[in-house]
Amino acid sequence: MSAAALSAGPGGGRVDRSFFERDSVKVAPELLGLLVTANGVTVRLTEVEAYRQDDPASHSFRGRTARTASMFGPAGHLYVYFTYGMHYCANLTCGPEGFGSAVLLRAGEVVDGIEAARARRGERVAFRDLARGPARLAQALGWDRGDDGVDMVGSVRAGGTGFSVAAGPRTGITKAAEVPWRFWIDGDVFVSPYRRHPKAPPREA
DNA sequence: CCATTGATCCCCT
DNA sequence: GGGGATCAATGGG
Repeated sequence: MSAAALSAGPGGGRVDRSFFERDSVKVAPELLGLLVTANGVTVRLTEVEAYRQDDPASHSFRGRTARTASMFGPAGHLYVYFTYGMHYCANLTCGPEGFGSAVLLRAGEVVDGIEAARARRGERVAFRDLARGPARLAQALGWDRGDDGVDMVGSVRAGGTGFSVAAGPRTGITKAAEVPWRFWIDGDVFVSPYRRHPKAPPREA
C-alpha cells in the first residue's frame, strides 16, 4: 500500500478514487488487507484477482456489453455478475473510464457484522468460510446484480499491515491461465482453496 | 470427482 | 430471434 493511496487525518485511512484509477494489476495487491463495508458487514480482503480489457480471460475483453458496462465506467464502483446459474461475484472497477478493468474480490475475513453475514450465508457455515471464495464473499456482503455500479469509494478503508503478498495464476479460467494476476495474503487462512480450471492447459514444469 | 443452474453472448438463419 | 457453448463457483460424494 503506497502512502499516497490513503488519506490521513481523523476518520482517515480512507481510500480515495485515484487509488482505483490505475492499472488493475497494480491496484489488486494493494487491496489486500483493506476493509470493505457493505450492508452491515465488513470484510478484510485476503485474496483478489486482476482483470483488464486486453486480457482474454476478462469479461471486458470482447468490448462493452449491457452486462459489463460498469467495468467500463468510473473507477471505484462495483461490477457484480451472475455466474453458473446461481452465484454472484463482485469486482471493484479500476483504470481510466472507457477501459474495462476491475479487481475480483475472491476472499476475505469477516471482521464486523458476523451476525448479518451468517444470516445470509447460513447459520451452520463455519466462521472461516463466511467470505472465503468470491461467491461466498458477495453473499456475505449482501451483493447481487442490483448492486452493480454502486460507488464503493468511502466504503473501503485501511486495515492492518505487516503481511506479505503472494502472487500466482488466477483460478477457474481457461484463457491466460498462466498470468500471475491472483494475489493473496501469504499464509492467511481466509484465502480460498486454489482450484485450477479442469480444462486449463497443464502448467509447465 | 461431479451436478447444479440460468444469464449472457456469439453466430447463424 | 433462436440454438448452443460458455461460465472470475460451490457443495456434496
